[in-house]
Amino acid sequence: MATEPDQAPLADNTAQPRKRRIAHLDMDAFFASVELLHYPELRGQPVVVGGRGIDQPVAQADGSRRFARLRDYAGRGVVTTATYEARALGVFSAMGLMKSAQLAPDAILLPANFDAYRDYSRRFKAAVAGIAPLIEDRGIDEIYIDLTDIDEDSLPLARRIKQAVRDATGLSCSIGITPNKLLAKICSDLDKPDGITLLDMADLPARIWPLPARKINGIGPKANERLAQLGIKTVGELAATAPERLLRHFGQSMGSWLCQVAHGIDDRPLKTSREPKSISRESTFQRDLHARADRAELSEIFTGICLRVAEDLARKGYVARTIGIKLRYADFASVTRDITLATPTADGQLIRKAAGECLKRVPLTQRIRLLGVRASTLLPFADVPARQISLQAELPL
DNA sequence: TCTGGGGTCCTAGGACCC
DNA sequence: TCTGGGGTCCTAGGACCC
Repeated sequence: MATEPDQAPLADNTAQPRKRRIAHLDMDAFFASVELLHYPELRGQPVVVGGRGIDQPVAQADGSRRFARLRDYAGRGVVTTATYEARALGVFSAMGLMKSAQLAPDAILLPANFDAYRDYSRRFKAAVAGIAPLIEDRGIDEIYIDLTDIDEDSLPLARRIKQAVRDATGLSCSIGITPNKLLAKICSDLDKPDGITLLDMADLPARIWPLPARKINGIGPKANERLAQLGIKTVGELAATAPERLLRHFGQSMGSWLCQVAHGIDDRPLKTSREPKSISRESTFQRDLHARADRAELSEIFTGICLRVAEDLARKGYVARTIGIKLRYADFASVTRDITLATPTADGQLIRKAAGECLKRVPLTQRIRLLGVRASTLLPFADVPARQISLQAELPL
């Protein structure tokens, strides 16, 4: 028999639900900052992390190190992170390295060192968890933290968390504390680097409405452009737009979401754990390859990617029922194909075979710049009876 | 001188079943 | 003979994020 709410003990009835207090913590220029810990002589200089096959800095006879410069780079790499000094020159994440070399030819170029970043990532998250354990992982350099049940004012609490992160890593971060994830995410960015921004609903018109609509997590380049065509540039202008107009232009789902976020409304809970949905590997070639002229090379790369996906699945303990491929052509257009198997697998040969079937369904006249393989519809290996997992022997295709 | 690699979520049409 | 919905799975593409 279900307990009626009005039969609950009196104390539960009178207890005020606590006001939600959500933090977003974002590490400052994370990858670049980790590099500066290792190469402190670069502090204060424009430094860019990115690219592939960049040489590690070389130690000189006099004990100093010799660093690669952005101007010496040739290839298809992009900027992963730039120091604030490099950003001041117009260099930003995801920009092509060749283009950024035009803007900052003398900037130092360092290869990415993901093992180190993952290590520092674990350290800062553990440090925060020591103070506030309700954490949503949002990738290598940012987290949401639910502070609702912690009895400490926001400002000292934010300072304490930042100090714990600094003690654990030597790195700075920026924190926003607000009633929800949407606003916390916006606020962690308002006082970067090394900032703290506290905000509640009453601050919305003064602090949030003047911002570009693009600052809202989920409004990307396309949505921003569509809004601009309606004459909507700021969050405030979005809030002032008649809901019917947004529904008309963006549909029920997106339209009502836009109305909500413009008014700072966001009830999403923190996701403190999650299962992966897909595991994939992809590779952009040094030069565009042709299916026939470069068949042998492509085939070797393709097999290598499939085997890496298989390794990843095995290491993480999953089998996959769906195997897919992604191609990007020389003109940057991309296509995907996938196939769902009768029984899940983590076997490299079978993944290669299934991916090969997908490849047959794709036009191969144009040159190709990228090839990728994805495993999805994942199941934990431990949940699947052995006889229901496909191994090398047979493949129902 | 074009634009990495790892993901998530959403939409939409068709198949298929009830 | 004609005309239904609803639900789920599969596939393809696209927007967006870090």
